[in-house]
Amino acid sequence: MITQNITENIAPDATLGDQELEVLQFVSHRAPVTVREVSDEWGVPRGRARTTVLTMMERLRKKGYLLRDGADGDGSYKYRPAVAPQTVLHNLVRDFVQKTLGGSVTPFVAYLADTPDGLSANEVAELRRLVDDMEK
Amino acid sequence: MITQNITENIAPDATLGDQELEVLQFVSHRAPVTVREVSDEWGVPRGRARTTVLTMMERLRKKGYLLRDGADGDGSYKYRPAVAPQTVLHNLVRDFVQKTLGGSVTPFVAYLADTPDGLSANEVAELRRLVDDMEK
DNA sequence: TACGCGGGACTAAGGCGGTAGTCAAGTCCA
DNA sequence: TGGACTTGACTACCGCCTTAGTCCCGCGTA
Repeated sequence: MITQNITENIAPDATLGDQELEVLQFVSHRAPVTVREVSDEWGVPRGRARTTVLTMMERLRKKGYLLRDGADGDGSYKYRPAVAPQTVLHNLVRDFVQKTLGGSVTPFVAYLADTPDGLSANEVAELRRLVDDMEK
Repeated sequence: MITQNITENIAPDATLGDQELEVLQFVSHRAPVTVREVSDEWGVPRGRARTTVLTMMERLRKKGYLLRDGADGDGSYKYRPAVAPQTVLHNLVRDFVQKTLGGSVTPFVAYLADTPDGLSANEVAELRRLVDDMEK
């Protein structure tokens, strides 16, 4: 492969489906967690079968987003994220900006401008710090 | 359909694949344009067959993103976007924020902070205006 | 008139994500 | 010890996106 992904040593590469992403984030905030727990707390409320959750978690593991620790005494595994949640989000945003927006964040800024209610006071403050830094 | 999309009267609803999005944007900036032209200028350089481009453009039309005007004398159609490019981008960003970021733009702000080179002077200026407006 | 060419319609195959059923193995309790 | 239950592995199916082949139609020309 010549088109090696530079960030491969930082975060997994393969794409994520919508549901996979939700599961990944659930696991990230709940780790270490078993399939049963994810199923009960995330899957069942959404009408997903246990095996569906299991399949998704195993796919996430194969893609490198999740890690699994040996049997928990009762034979089940504990899953945890392979990378920090912020890293996942960061890469998601990066990929979105690159792939969908063609590398420009202008549409994003325009979106923010059109959706004032979408920003919390903290976010506005963060943006201000950001702008101040950048203008220096 | 009970789960009617509120924005349907503003922009098409169905999801877009990566390639579809690229084609849509190409058509938007080149409209009115024929399949042959998109194929020659966008498809062939990327190794895509004419029929592949045709299929994508027809799918985009069925999804409501493209419109087609009657035969061009030589029997071919002229395609043009059904909505303004900015609208498409705006909805894309909105959906991304909702679906992927869970409605919070914090990860995006963090991304900006970690990627200072990703912002042009114009974008910084735009952000500044934005922040100024919001703090009022 | 018959043939080739350009154009759109139809059809299909492969990959992946979402969903879930089935099954084998291990555990626990009557 | 044997059945009930849990768990992970395997397999399958559907829908959608990507890609493209094939077909048919109309038009211009020999």
